[in-house]
Amino acid sequence: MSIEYHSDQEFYRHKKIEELIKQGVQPYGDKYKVTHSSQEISTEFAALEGKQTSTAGRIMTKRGHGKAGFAHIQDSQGRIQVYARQDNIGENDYKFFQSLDIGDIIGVTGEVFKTRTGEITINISSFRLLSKALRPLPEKWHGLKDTELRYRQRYLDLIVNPEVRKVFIIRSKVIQYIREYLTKKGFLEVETPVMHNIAGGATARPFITHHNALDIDLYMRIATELHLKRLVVGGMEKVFELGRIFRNEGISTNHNPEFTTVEVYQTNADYEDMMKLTEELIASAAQEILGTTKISYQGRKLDLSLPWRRKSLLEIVKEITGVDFSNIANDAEARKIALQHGLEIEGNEKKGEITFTFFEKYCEDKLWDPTFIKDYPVEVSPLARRSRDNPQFTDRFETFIAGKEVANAFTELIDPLDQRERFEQQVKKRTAGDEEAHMMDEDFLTALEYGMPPTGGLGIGIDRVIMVLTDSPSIRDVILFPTMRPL
RNA sequence: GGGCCAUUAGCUCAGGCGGCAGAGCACCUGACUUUUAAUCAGGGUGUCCCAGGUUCGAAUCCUGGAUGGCUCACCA
Repeated sequence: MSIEYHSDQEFYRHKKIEELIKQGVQPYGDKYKVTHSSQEISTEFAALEGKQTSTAGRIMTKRGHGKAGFAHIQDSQGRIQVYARQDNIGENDYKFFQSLDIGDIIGVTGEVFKTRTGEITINISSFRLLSKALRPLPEKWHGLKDTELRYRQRYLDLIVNPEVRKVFIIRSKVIQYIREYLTKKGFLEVETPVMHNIAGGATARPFITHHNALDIDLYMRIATELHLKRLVVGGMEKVFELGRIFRNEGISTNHNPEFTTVEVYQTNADYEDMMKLTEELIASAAQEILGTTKISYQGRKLDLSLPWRRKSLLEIVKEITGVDFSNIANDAEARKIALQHGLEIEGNEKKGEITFTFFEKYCEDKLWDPTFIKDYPVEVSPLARRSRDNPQFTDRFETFIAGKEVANAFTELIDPLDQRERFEQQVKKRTAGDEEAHMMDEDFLTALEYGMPPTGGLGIGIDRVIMVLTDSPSIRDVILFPTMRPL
């Protein structure tokens, strides 16, 4: 067997393993009986001082002093210092201890004490090698900085950059909080298919996969919306799904091809109710998990306190660009305005689409403190109900925090005839080459034709919310294994 | 896809004008029984991202490519 060494350090570590095996020591051991975590030893020091304690972890630092030595071992809770003396463990074991490398995982047992300098430490009476590290860890002081390596080898990032662990602990807490919040309010959590015959519920290009036995192509879901609404038709009056969705799009600091959403549907509710739900959910999550709603993001203050600002799309566009689309009579006039503002147009855009483009291009990134932008043109909202006072608009809102879209919600369109017309409009765009336009979903229309109760629906982009709550500049910082090009 | 930038030791990074490949940590050898970025003495461990080109001579200059970051476009 030939082993390829990546460095001289690996060569030495392989040699040490051979030596250990020769001496009958198992370099990859059995479970160790742990009585306390590193953190428990610190917090319960008063009770533990002078008592025997067992803990286990990865060696992160090591300092030898002749016939005694110190090391820090790290577990999921933090670090604890250990102290080994030849007097206590004998010459053989002390030699073994000295031969351990940074990165090795060991179990230690000994008395807890405080050193001269006041650090809580375990005075080792016995220890065991649990797992030998063949590769050296990144540097102890600077950690691992190379972003590519951090994402590709997240385990190293987690070992040497403690703040990374904190981000993912917050992520876990946020998801748990959302689940508990909705469950307590009587929502039922469900799981719907990830592989779809028709990719619907959002404007996006899907990934395609193949089922061999059925010999059919399937789409990875781009939203959970249409299945959840089928469940509402089926009588699930309060329902939600937390899960991964997939969009075959570019990658950026705000986009990862697979990301996590929570979609919520509630009967006899409308988009106003969904606004309240959104702001309450996110603000209370911040209060509960971070202890405050006044946070900062990328060096700038960000106030999540209630209530959040509400503004109509037309208002914000007028405010920021000076263009009042309510005064624009038709599609042709809207296209003229677009040209004047330097937008590229094809010539068949509808007024609503241009209004929306104005918003996306000129307004979105200026919405810092949480803002609900409401009342979207019907052309860009094929699943939302028309507004009662103006059928060219829908009862829909999107939520923006720190310039990022974090939620999208509406009073659901439950009229199967209007829904069919909307799908037909989308199919036209699709036929004209728009790969993101919705597909016709007859099965969904059939469900609507059985009658769906008035319903409010909401989708939240979990990853972006977590970016905001953890002050992370890139979505890759809140996804453990972001999509990367293979090497 | 366009623009800008980066890629040098296991890690973090230096390397004006082209002239023997560098530092800190880590590692190896030795000393040291309460240290803590331990200390002291000694040791440089390398496909300078890859492939061409210019040149007596390329980490350095030129061309092409790879990967990543930022950004614009695309896209919620």
